[in-house]
Amino acid sequence: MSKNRKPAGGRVARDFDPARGGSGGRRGPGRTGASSQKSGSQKAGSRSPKHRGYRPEDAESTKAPRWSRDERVAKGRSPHRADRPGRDERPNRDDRAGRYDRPNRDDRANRDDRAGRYDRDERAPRRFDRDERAPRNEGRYSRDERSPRGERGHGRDERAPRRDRDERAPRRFERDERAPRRDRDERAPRRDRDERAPRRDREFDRPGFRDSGRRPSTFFPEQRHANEQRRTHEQPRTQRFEPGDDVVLDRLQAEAITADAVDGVGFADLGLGRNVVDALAGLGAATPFPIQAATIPVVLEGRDVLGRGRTGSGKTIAFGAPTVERLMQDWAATGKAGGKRQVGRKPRALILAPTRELALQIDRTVQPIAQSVGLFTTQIYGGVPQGRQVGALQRGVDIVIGTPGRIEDLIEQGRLDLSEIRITVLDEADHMCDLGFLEPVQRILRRTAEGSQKLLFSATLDTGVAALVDEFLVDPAVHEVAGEDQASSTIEHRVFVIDNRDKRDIVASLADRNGKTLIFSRTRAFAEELALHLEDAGVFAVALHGDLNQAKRTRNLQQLTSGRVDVLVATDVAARGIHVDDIDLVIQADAPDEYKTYLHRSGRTGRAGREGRVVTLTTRHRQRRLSELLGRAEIEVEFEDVRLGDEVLSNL
DNA sequence: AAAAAAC
Repeated sequence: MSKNRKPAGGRVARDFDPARGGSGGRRGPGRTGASSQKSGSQKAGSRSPKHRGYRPEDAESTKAPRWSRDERVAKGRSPHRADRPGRDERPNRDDRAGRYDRPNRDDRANRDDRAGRYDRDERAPRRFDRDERAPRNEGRYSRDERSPRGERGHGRDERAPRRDRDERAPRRFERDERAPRRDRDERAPRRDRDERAPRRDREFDRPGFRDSGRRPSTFFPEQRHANEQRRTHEQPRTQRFEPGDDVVLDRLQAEAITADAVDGVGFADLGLGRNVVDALAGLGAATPFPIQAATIPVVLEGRDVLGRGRTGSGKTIAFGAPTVERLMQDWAATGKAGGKRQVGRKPRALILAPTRELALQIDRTVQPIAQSVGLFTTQIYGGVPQGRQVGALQRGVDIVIGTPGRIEDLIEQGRLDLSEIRITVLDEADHMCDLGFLEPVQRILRRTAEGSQKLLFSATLDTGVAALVDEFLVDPAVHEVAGEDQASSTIEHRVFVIDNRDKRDIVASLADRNGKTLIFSRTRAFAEELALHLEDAGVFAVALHGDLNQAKRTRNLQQLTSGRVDVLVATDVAARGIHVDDIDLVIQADAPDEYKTYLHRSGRTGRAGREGRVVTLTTRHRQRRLSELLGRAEIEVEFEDVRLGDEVLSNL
């Protein structure tokens, strides 16, 4: 009855890297109400004692819907739609029905009325509750999400609070997402010994920076040429961005490292200092993965690097650790003391990611590494008040991690100066070169120090990045891991050919299981709809897509990470980079249009060598298109005709 | 055509 309960045993150790958020505090046993909630919070608590720690008490006093939700799940509830369990689960929505006619403005007004304007400290937590979990609020959000005026509603929801929160809200977010940061913030800003002279740029000049010819460039001009002549397996194409145009670009010629080449090699052997090595160990990374072994020394040399390692192969540390090490060495070389915050110090490294969640996740990995040598990081991304971000920048930050929009925004506001950026990392670099991302990224890169080091990483790095490489990189070293073909993958792929009208029920049937399941939808609307449908079918699920406000996005992802919920329905916002431990099934409710998307979505499972399964749903008349896509992805799958009620759906 | 990314 109660679906998606966790197996009592809890899960196996999660080592591996990025999502600190993912690993730390998963509690094993089923969630049975407040107490388990609390332990669930520990993980979050470790990151933000305040936020999670508060939860239980607050929850009880305010009767947060979640608790009752969980209790219900624990008790098992009727899976029948007629019983509207989903409604029960989300009491807010219905309870708040009366509120439905109330304009948002009222909510807003309320908020203001309620929150003592002056007492920030008290207010923040309170507000937080309201925003993220109080019934009232949840109701409001829900309403927005479902109502036709949702779009406007969201905008209002996000914007309204922001206005008056600007000065204090930032902190809240911090608490929510990462504790360490707070410490940093609390460290008193040190004396301003800032002496970042332009000189430093030169001092930082990378040895070997100019010695091109070390390796024939894989890019110019042939690559540019290749870029313009994107080709498919079937036929050459000359037009870019044709709708539905999914093409395979040339793979980069790369130096390949073999897995056994890293046997017995430690991070210290790669040139990382002791503090960094210790920090990595603290993150669960005891010894380097191949892509890390391949790229870390080269990054430390100061070269531009293109790194290609399949999903879940440890790319974050591959660029994060050497970036920190380099900044630290630079610092030491210029006689600066580490560990002291210098007001107004400009950032020296920039890490760009395509989504906020990914930026956050990268920071969770990089921040502890940076902290180990006294460097500060900050996240700069949209959807949250900028006040805290700006505050951090003013206090001095060494590494900025964020998404393009807000970064450009702050640059234009004159609050972020990239002129001293010596290392820029583009995670999911090929995606950052897609339409819509490329130009902002280019503008941002142009703001960084001339000739500064650039690192481009992606599981699907191809010549699509030529636009950036041509302009910004010098004689890049290209590295990949040998033998990373699908045959060696730990992911099992299946394709079910279904009747479109059964899709939602089939998804529900597949998702009704033990273990974490990530479901992809092509549109936000369908993701939302599916999540609701799943709940109606008795499968506890949350959604993640761009129509949600950031608080909800963060929270819903966190719910999957923490194991509070086992099913997440997402758009492609979650396709790339997001690491959640132990997702053992990925369902593509809508097949992707691009083979790269297929690879990235699939890559949310089977991470760090674990087993994973991917089920892609398609319809009869889309079979061919999907099979071509799979061909480009070099994945061989037998298509299976599946009907609702088939055993394969329940016994996957 | 959709998704993401600023306010």
